[in-house]
Amino acid sequence: MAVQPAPRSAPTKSARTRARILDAAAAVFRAEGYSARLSDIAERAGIQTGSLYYHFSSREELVAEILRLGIENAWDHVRRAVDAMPPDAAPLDRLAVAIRAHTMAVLELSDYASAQARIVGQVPPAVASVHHREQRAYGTYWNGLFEAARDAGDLAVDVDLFMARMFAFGAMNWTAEWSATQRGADASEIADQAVAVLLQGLARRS
Amino acid sequence: MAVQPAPRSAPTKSARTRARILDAAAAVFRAEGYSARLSDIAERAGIQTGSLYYHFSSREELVAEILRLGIENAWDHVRRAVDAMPPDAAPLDRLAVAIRAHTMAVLELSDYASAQARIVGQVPPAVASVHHREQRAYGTYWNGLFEAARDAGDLAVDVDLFMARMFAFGAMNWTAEWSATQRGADASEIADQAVAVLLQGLARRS
DNA sequence: GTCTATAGTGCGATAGAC
DNA sequence: GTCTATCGCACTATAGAC
Repeated sequence: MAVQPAPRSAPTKSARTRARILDAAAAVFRAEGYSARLSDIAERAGIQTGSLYYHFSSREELVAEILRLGIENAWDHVRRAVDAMPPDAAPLDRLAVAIRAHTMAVLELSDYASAQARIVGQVPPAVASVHHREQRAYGTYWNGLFEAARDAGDLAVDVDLFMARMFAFGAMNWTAEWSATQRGADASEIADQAVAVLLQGLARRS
Repeated sequence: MAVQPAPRSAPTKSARTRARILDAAAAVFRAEGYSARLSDIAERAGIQTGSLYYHFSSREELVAEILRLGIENAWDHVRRAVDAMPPDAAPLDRLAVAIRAHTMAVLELSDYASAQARIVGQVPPAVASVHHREQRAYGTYWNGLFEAARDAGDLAVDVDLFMARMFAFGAMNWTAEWSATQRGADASEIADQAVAVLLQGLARRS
């Protein structure tokens, strides 16, 4: 309790370099995928490759931290958006806002969320299994959104909530791969379409 | 012209080994992702690592062939399923069958389709750019299915067909990642849910 | 065609000066 | 804390025997 945040006015030099490395790693992993080289990350952070090891003991530790921050970052964006809704908002509307917020986070609000979405399927098993716990926490949060909508009678009755969540994450996270090459596709529009397709489906409502 | 297919009755030894290598590579890439080692592939194919180079000039060439066959394999499955429908089947039903078939291919009908879905986002740019052409052909086929459904008035009017296709591929291909760890999730059931979520959406129809 | 042996190389990681 | 220098390894790729 009453833990003080690190004083913003005087972050140590170490903390600042560490932050630069993480920012660089997020940007590079986002662009290059998991196979990105540490030398590229170091260069972008403005240090030598060997100096990374003062801050992280291994490549895997750096990757793990990026994954963790990616979830945290997306989660923050989503929670903030959902919490900003009026208390009496319909659960289905909350779900729509969450889908929109997560997609926006993946697309442009955060290199961390993008990098996480892009490399989460590529990391070695040891890193993945630790990361699964963090994912599960975020997944539980989403499950709450789904359950609330279902309990309000807003969801189709035959939908399996776990699978639905996985389809949603697949669709949302895959945008990190194709949106870059798709000229003229603006993030906000993509997010709106994600909401429409996932909630309303492709078929015309009669 | 008049090129003969290799006689099925007497495939050369070379052709048989090549096929074994490809089968092994598909299985290993599916399980390990792009970072799988050539030595693992060789071992599974029952040869020494160096012997791979009699059949493929580089790792990239092998990867490229797996990607190509992955598309071909999924496409075959999908086309076969769609073509088996009665000529007067509704375009929306064709789309449903295609979604089901592609998902089944990714999940269990083919290591090639699974491997393609898993590693396509991880390959080096040179391989990716060649592969994009093959993907585009398959994408064009899918676009035809979408357009037919739209022209029949079966799709929601505000749906962007390109984005819809990308969301669908994201949701379907991502099943390759999570279905393995999901005990009790049978492929057929997952495919059915994919159809339901993508076409009907999560929200209850009023 | 496949094997054994090895060359080549890129990169993660460590050591020690400053 | 960061740099320079370098080690060591793992893996791709090649050479030549069989």
